[in-house]
Amino acid sequence: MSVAVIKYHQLMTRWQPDAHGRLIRAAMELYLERGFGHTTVAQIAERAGVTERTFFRYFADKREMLFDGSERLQQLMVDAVAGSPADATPLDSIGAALDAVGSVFVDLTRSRTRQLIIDSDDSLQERELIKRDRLATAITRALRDRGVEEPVASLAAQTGIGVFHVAFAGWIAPGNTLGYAEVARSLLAELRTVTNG
Amino acid sequence: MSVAVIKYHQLMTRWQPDAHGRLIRAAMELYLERGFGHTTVAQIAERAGVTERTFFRYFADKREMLFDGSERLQQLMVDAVAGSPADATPLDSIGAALDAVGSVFVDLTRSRTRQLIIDSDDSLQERELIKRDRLATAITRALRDRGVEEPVASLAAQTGIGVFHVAFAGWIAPGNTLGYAEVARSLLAELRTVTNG
DNA sequence: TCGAGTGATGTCATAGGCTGACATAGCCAA
DNA sequence: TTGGCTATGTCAGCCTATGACATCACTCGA
Repeated sequence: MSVAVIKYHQLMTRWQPDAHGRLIRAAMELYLERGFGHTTVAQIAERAGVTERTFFRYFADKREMLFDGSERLQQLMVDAVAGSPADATPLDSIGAALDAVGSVFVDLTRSRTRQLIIDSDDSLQERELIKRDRLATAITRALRDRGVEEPVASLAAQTGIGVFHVAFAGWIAPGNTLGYAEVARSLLAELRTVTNG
Repeated sequence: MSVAVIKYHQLMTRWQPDAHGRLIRAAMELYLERGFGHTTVAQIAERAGVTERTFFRYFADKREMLFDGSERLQQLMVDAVAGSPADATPLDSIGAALDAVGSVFVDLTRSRTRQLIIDSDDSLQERELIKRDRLATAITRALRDRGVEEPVASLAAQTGIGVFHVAFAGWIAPGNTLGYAEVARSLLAELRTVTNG
């Protein structure tokens, strides 16, 4: 697209708006078309209509763009723990956190597509895992702020993130018809059974 | 060191032996001297007396060399699960796996040093996490091979790895005087308390 | 209305991680 | 001796990532 056309559309605005969104869309398309590993940042930037340098102004690296909503997810869970009743047990608080993210996991197709990409590349899995770990750390802190002592706080948080993960996997699994919240709740109940065995 | 000297030491053998070991030692030294992020592969290779290309023949990437024993660890845990009594509960099998790695975690100073390096760099933490995740997957499979159904197998494995991690952290924590196995056992007991609360 | 900022982007240069293709030279077995 | 095998070297090159500096539409106060 020529500069003239861009200016026409944008009414003399210097750049097209929403470079961030264009980059994410371009990347998703390319990752699906040719795979994450065979997509270069240059290609993403070109399709989004910006330079490579601009890409790195929006995202710390090539992987990070697939984890755009992770701060929000973390905040939701931390707030849920912080806001759970004063007499809630650690595991009750975890349950509240699991419930809280129900609003994020709604678009099943989108979640499946995204996971398909992540599962196709080791370095993306690494990134996903560190996000999960940071989540666990944040929840640990939230529990401690409520007065839960170590090592119970860590143990509960780690366990909670484990359930979170298994629940997510169950939700996007082919054939599943339940909502995320239902899967999570049933797994939390299952956990109690397992550890009491 | 000149080619002549090398040949002298090696009695006309073309290369010095144990390039693998030399690379690991060189890397550890440099990581401690100037930090992981400020060490280049070229520097490691030079100190080990090989070329950069040779480095990448021994290690998939710059991070991987810090996780050299991970296959062995995984094998120990999988074997322990597989070898646990037929009537053991999933959590009993997990306990057996935790016990089994006691022999690996003996040199406290070495473990602390290594962890210091890993904790100093995000990309190393990512690598550590994916190792842990592969461990969880392997244990899940081992449990299923014993007839444990999903989602119990996944749940037990995830939980077990969570305990494994917290136990390791507790073991290397400053001031701790217990052995790894003791820490792990006490945490497993603690877990039962937490999830029964 | 003009001129000084401001902010998003571009341009350029470069370090460093990683890979493929091919060359080399001791070793060993036939 | 010969020929294959193996560990390593050499070289060329792509891609990710970052720093330094330039550009230009926009904004706001004098």
